[in-house]
Amino acid sequence: MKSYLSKIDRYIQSLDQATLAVLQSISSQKAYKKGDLLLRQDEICRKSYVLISGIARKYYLNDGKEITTELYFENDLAVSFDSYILQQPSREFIEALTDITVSVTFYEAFQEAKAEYPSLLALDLMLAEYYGMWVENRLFEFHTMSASERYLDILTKHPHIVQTVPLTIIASYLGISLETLSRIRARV
Amino acid sequence: MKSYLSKIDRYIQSLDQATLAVLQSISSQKAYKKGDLLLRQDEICRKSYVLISGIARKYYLNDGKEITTELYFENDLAVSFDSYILQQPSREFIEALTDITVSVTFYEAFQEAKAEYPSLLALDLMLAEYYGMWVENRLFEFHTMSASERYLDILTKHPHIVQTVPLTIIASYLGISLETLSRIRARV
DNA sequence: CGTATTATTTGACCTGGATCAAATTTCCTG
DNA sequence: CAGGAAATTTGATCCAGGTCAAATAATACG
Repeated sequence: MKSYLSKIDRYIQSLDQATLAVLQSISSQKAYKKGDLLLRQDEICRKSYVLISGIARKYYLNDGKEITTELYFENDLAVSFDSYILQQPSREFIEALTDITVSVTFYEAFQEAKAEYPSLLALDLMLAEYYGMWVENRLFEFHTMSASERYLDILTKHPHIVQTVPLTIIASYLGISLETLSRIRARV
Repeated sequence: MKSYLSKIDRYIQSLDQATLAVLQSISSQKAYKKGDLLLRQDEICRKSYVLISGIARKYYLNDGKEITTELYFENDLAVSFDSYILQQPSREFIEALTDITVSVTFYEAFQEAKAEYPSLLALDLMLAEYYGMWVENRLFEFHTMSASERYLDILTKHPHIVQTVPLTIIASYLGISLETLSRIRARV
């Protein structure tokens, strides 16, 4: 599945100049400060963000508690999937966890570009497929791995995460309480 | 999200004759008996199935236990998502829970058709997006609803399910043990 | 620097759902 | 229709992880 990301990369590289130029023309760079919200609950997700630097997350509120659904690092694509696709209010927030810079692309502009360039349609398909596989895999991990296995797993994938992201957020991403995470860390 | 299914339907209706004819030409109808496997673990998912009648499911084995990941009813599209996309061995099985008839489309043929007809590429995108939203929502439900809430939810969506699908399978779909499901049913 | 605030750990206790085992009920199939 | 197999229920017990509360540790900032 990791391999699919490189396939997407290679595909982007292989696009002809005209298409790349269009992509360029509908994207712009922007900076956010730590704590800034790129998307709020109930807002419609009209933009997609590619992280150029820094860390961000997506989360929602479940009776007052924040549940982190995704962590974003360099090169990751950040959107509220269903809000973006259905262009309906989002249940999720997107928040900068550090100062970040992103490349922003408007939904409308990308829709128009896809209509004109089938190769961008194919790109969008790959991105949607990748996200689908990613979520499917996350669900799989919740069903087959214990809390501490999930913690160790994220540690191997992002060893630096513990230094940069508060444990509260990591715990909510792992689907466990802060206290349980703390005890897991004490054991390991 | 339900609305997206009708959008997909309408989109298919709106395709021109030539495109529909291509779709027709690469699909064929087939019947399976209750208990038949349409896809086995470790096989590559080279076909997609649309259920015309009957019920089917997708599941995987986790230390000997069957975990049902999806139930298919009329008009549902059945594939092992990652196996189909990456054309790599599947961790999931697809099984007919009753006698079924399906419309089968080969991966290769559909790939070729997409290359020729961008409108099919757009269709594939919608299907992938729908699946992504569906999985995302399933994950959301696991995080926010209790076992009995999930049971009541499936009852409202598929009231007939309890008569047709063994409780063992429903339990594994809900992510709980058969005994817990039985107790939930006793309470309600 | 010291102190206030926020993050993390530790302790005591609780609970939803799992597991193991046995009893019933339902459903085939000859 | 009987008898055995499969499905479902019921009972007893256990455990991962939650909750609530208090103690420490780490940071930030005047």
